[in-house]
Amino acid sequence: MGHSQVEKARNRARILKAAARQIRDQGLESVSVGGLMEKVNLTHGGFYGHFDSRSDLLAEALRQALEEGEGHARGQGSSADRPNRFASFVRSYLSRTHRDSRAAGCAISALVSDVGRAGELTRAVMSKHIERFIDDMARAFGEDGDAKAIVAVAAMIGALGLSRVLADPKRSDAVLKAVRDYVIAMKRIEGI
Amino acid sequence: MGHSQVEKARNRARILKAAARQIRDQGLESVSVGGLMEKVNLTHGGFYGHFDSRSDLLAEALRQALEEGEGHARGQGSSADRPNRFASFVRSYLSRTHRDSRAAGCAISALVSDVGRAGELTRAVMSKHIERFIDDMARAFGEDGDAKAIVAVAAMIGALGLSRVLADPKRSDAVLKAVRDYVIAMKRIEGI
DNA sequence: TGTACATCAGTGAACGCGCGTTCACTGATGTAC
DNA sequence: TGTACATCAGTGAACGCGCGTTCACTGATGTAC
Repeated sequence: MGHSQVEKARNRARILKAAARQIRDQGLESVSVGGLMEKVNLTHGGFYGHFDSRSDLLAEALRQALEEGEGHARGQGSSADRPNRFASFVRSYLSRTHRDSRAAGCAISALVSDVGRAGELTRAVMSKHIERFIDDMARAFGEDGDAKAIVAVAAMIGALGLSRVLADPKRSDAVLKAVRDYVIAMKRIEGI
Repeated sequence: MGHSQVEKARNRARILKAAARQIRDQGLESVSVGGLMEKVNLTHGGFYGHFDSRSDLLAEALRQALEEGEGHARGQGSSADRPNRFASFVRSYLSRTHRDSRAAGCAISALVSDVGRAGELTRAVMSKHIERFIDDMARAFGEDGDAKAIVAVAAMIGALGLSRVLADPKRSDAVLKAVRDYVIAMKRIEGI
């Protein structure tokens, strides 16, 4: 059990990563200092050597979750070849895998409702990522793509959220498929 | 200060209504027994004469919130004349007013993320309302309307959620407007 | 219609519990010589 | 390179607080005669 500065940085990263996973999986309010520290095999007292307070941790964890989620989404898309990048990203975003792995997925869809009722600072953090999401989509849609991109992003985030609520697996799958097909078609077809 | 049976029923309704408002405004976990009873000018002890437990109350409050939210949405639509019912409903759902009055608005959009991570029973309650929402839209779209309705509902719920997060009011308005225009156009235009 | 009594809606003190936060301590780390 | 000491990451007991829940109580309600 080392106590070096290197180890401290590593521990901070582990705490943050665990928190980022948990807020996506169970919501912002689900995180308790004691529970979180236990999860990374440390005692609760040590927490305040890394963060000023629980709410400070939550702010940083949200940032981390949003970045991880974005990386996840981008990573899937960029590994595919150029022409299919858009379609493969949409397919991956609206996949059953993504729906079923909230903890590792897009933090926007996992936390829209929660952040929507949070303070302005918290909302600003997520806003940046929403804008980036829309910009990426707009670029794929080509000129005059902003309005279409907004619709596509809203539909994708809404679909993922709904698919996680729907109790009937078939209906849940159907929602993912309908929006997947539609958004991919939105790019191919020019009119509206 | 009466204690009649009639008064009891009225008090139960008041507690439930206050809870339904609060969960939409601040989330399921925000409700505390003491705080809620204080809001309706009763003491916390009396709570257990109306509900078995806090979690029992939450289940009923979610049901109530979903029904109220639906009524709100339908009420707006049906007051308009027939041919414009669809467009006026969409306009009302994606209005700044609806965005800014979470406590009285659609419970699906206010609580998707929260319910998405809840147990199967809770999810089933909201699922019923999602299906009804989709069915209503599908009817408006005419034959083969199901897939289109799914896309429209996902986009509407996503848009409302995003508009509540976006810190820049102009961008928030723009998201509402883009999806509003698009969904209304989806009905007029036949091809996809 | 009027009285006597059982019922029961709401009160407020009390409970155990988990939480966020503080702090004196410990022992490994890393620096000064 | 080796020793002596200051630093500081992590420990775990302790704190005050708010929470959900229980319960003995009270006084108005509503029923039986």
